[in-house]
Amino acid sequence: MSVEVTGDPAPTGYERSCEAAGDVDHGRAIRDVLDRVGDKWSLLVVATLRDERLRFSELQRHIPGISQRMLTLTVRQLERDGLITRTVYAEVPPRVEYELTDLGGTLITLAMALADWAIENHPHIEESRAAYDAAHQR
Amino acid sequence: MSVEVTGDPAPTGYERSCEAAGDVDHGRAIRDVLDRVGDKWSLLVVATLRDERLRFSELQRHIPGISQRMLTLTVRQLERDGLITRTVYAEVPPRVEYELTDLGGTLITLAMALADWAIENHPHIEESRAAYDAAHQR
DNA sequence: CGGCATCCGGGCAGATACTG
DNA sequence: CAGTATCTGCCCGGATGCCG
Repeated sequence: MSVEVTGDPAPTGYERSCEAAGDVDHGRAIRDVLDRVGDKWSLLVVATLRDERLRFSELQRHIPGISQRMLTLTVRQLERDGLITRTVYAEVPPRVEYELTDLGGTLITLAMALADWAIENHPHIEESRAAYDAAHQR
Repeated sequence: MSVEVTGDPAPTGYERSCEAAGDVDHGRAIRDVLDRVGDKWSLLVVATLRDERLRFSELQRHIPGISQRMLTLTVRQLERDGLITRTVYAEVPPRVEYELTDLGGTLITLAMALADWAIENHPHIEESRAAYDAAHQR
């Protein structure tokens, strides 16, 4: 039952690594989602849209550090993945609003769990880092 | 109550964005954890160490796509964060074993929840992507 | 065996300028 | 207002070679 290397473009073996991570062949799903979740801005955008639909500029104002380009790319990705919807109003000046889909809503739960873990364990991590740095500094 | 920009190296505003994401000032914690979780290999290494302690080469064999360099950097990070332990045995040839800490164990739960979400919703995402691509192709 | 140092190539992300 | 286009710099990550 050796792992067959298919003719995929440029796997770098990462997909196969996901599969070997413990579960079955859901590696691609995990990798896909991880790539999105791991994205610097995606979760932030989703979180920002949690309880209000916002237009582009509002979104950008709610997420101080993001550039216009990155916001554009991020919302495109999220829209493509069905996590948010993009609604264009034929007005002048043009208005575009973004809203979380149901699927995006379910992701919030995960994000919150992650955030909770982060908040709860961050002191521990910081402490560990300090200890490590103290031990390894020269 | 303007946000104080401390003398940090290169914030790029990302930290402040996390803070604005909805919660309080736990932004740094969330960002830290997100950076680690979003890391391509970290979760994979943690998952691989879930129920067995492994030495370096074993770890590398369990994660096909990872390079020696990346594995080294990843385990260093994880060790620094207190998620895994690194034990060196003074033998010839040298032996180094990595094991999950309790903190790392709690992260597994999160990772599994994330994996479950990924597996459950991936078809939906793929479907959405296909529809999006079909609608936007030229 | 388990690293670390070095080099280097590709892709990501910021800044800027232009458009519907 | 809400993008797109282009250019550029920089960091990530692979490959290689050497050490304890």
